[in-house]
Amino acid sequence: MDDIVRRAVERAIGTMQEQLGERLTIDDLARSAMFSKFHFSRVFQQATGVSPGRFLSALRVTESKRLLLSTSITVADISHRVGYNSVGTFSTRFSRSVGAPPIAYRQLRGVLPWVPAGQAHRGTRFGPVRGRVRVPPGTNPGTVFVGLFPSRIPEGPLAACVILDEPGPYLFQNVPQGTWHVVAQCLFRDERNDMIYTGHHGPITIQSDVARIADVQLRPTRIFDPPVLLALPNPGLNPPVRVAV
DNA sequence: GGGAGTATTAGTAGACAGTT
DNA sequence: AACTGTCTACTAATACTCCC
Repeated sequence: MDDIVRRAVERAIGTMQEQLGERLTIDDLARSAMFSKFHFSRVFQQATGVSPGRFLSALRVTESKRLLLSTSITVADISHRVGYNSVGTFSTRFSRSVGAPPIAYRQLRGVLPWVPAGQAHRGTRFGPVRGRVRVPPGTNPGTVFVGLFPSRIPEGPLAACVILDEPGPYLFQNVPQGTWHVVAQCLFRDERNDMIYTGHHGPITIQSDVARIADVQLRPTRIFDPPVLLALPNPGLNPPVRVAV
């Protein structure tokens, strides 16, 4: 990715973050990046792995999660603040992405006692996915969440997940046939502040019971990383290892 | 009963992907 | 860049549950 494209995408994401509550269109974002909308959509997808519309929607859900946990504002007000005109649309979109309705998410303080899973399909073939979560030398993060998602955006329902006590090897048995993204995330504390570390591997395609290797390198979360929308499951659920799909 | 929130559905706009 | 078909996400309406 060249520097001009990187700066243009950064500018567009900045515009999204500043104007979450506005009716932003791809045209507006393309203008802020100083590209045609056709070229903009293409480079944005290359930089982030998702379309501009999906990225904007993910930022809206992320902001609503923050407001639900840090304020007592009603769900209706939050839906308007983050740019939805319909509470129904907001509630549906939130539930699908996060794995719980807004009120439940607030009551559970953002930690789910269950893992959102997809529907089983008859006749699906399965295969294992294994790999190792690595961190930069000199860092020592704690608990690591590793999930297997159908798209680049970590939102529910997911195919499988595991919570590791520390970075290291992981294994998903019986991953359904299809294309998946491995996303890992952990919180890293140093003397001064907390940092979210993120890693991604994919897409990987599961076609049979041949094992797929998907190592994940954790690094400080960048502005280009789509936010994690799924509410992380309670670490006490460990080891869930695989969710019924 | 009334307010708040959730779930569902039909119709629609526009974003996206593919092609030329 | 323009065109086209498909698909996704949206709105709006409605019905429902829950709780005070």
